[in-house]
Amino acid sequence: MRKPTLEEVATEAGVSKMTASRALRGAADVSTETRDRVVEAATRMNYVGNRLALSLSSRRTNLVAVVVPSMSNIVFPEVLAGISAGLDGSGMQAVFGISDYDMAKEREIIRDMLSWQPCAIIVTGLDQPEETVDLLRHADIPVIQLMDLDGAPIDFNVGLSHGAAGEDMAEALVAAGRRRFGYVGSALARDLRAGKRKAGFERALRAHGLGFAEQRIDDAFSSIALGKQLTTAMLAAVPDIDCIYYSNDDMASGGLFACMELGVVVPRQILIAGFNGLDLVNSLPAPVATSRSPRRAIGQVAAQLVRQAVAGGGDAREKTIVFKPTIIGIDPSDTAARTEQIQSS
Amino acid sequence: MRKPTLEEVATEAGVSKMTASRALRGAADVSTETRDRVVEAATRMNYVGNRLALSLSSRRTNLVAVVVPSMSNIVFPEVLAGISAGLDGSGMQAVFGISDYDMAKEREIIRDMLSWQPCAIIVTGLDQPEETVDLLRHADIPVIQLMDLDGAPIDFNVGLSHGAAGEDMAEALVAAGRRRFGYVGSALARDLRAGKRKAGFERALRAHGLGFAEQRIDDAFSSIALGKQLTTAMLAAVPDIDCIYYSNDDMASGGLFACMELGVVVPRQILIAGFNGLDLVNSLPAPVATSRSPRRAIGQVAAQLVRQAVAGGGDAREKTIVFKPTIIGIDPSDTAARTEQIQSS
DNA sequence: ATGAAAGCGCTAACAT
DNA sequence: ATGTTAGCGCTTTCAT
Repeated sequence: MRKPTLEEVATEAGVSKMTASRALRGAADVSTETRDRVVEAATRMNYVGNRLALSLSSRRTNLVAVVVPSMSNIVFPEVLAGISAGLDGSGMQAVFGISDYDMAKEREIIRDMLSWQPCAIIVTGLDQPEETVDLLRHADIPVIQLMDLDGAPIDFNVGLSHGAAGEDMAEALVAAGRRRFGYVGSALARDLRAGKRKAGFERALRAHGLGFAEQRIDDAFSSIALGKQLTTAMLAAVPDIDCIYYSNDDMASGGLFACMELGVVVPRQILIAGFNGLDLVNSLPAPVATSRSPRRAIGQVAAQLVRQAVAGGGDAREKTIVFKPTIIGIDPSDTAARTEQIQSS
Repeated sequence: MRKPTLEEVATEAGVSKMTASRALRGAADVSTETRDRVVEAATRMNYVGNRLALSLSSRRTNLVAVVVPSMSNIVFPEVLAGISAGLDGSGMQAVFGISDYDMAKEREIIRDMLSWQPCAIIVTGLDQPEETVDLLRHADIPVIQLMDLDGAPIDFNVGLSHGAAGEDMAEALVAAGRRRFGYVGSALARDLRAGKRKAGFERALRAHGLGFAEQRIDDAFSSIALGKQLTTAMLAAVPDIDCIYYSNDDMASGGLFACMELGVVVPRQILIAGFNGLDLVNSLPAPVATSRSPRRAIGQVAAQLVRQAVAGGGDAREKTIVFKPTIIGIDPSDTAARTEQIQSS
């Protein structure tokens, strides 16, 4: 005696399948008495509707496919939480896939998810290979590309310019008096947005006649431990730099911990700059510069776009939502203090 | 011209629906020539199969429902990553829901997910209310409860005893010479596993004739910032404690940062103990004690159980998989150094 | 090796 | 307010 169908519930309540369907969906034109009888039967029989049949029949699904590259730092989980919260109450359900920053895997995940006939799909970044773009285009549903704005979107686009974020950070650091820069990063071949930030940062440095005095880039994925390790190595090789730009806040936090162990004073001797604006950075025992990216908000806005698009709100709305990260954690007077000290010594 | 169906692909290839179906699934008894023709047509038409129809017809789904309480620290994302990795290559697809530590919301999410007829469901914890347990029981699919072992499982159970984890940590800290304990935690009413750790810790302390000299518990969810704030307040009120147990590593890390700002030497003056064994803790500029919980492994083992259960591997296998966290970051000599210093002062 | 018929559990559209 | 018919797109089963 398992998995009662709508028909069985209907029979139990002494009505037709159709009436039972209406009653359970709370349709208007069902007598209160009938509805009560159906609902009672359904409850008693532990009836759970079958969405496969529902969606196949009605040609509507409440599934929103979401593909993110990673779950190994807090960034994408926060985006997912934003999406999930933004979808709350809409009756829609997010389905998540993790691509591990692998374009081929991403394509397979997308193909797989599309077979569930989602009503919208949310993917990370703008740099999918042509084949994947084809897949998305032919799906004939709203496509939302998250996080990045530097490229040509397929449909909707919510995020920020990582190139500009890199430039802005470089400008702010130069304005704060820093001149000898190092770069510590990882997995740039896969994390394209980190690469765009670095490129933007270098562009801005060049405009000031500057550049990276030293770089340490590893193939492994970013982590606090890796940031610490690479920073320790860099400081041994080039002790006279006054600022290090990191691929993200995890790496930067590791960098701070390396400095603390080596007795390097942050930010007086070396200013540490990351990207993301993690909770962690705000509590660190020394100021670390970072660009606050509104990860949760990006997810929520994406969910909002999905809701509007699915509700058929026409094409009048904005296709691209631009967020601009704010830079925090830079105090020019730290550099001033440093300069004075050097001059007096 | 959108969304071609199998029938259209078949017509295009000049065969019947059924042959096309077989060809695309790579069935044995289709001539190579026919298969090639069908596959070519499908590719050209951008055919994507409809899993709703497939699953409805075959009465099999590849969906695994997963409900976690939170995405606001790295713990559950790592579990999800483990599940996702463990499912890789099985053809199964995880569907995630976030309950925000809200039992009523969890029940609604589960109900919703069950309507997709998943082939298994993975939930967090053992303390679901009876109504939710009913729902899960009647779903007639493997139910896997994660993370916690302290309670009565519905079916499969993968995790660790949080009560024992708390006890073990207390024993280790007492053995290391600590005597005046503080507790800093948050959201204990919702995060039941943190509550179980605290209860276990207190049990062990009592067995030694000890207890918490001071507690700071907030309703907000755990974060580094909150750990820092509560610790600062606690140290102002009770400067003479020698150890603080935290609800988790995020809180503990914040506690360390508070100590560093106040000039309290960790672990000589105060030993800080958390729970989880986050990457963060291993890189911190001072030793922090913690219990390493194998989050990713728990997810992977859960996925493994799902695969076995769905493959119908009989009932011979283990229903409960026990993990035992290992404690790291405690060095008794730190306490010895501290004691000497106090005696000599 | 291929095809035809039946049906998965539900809803849309049209009765009554 | 309720029932009837048809069909969503696929697989299963049984023919051939």
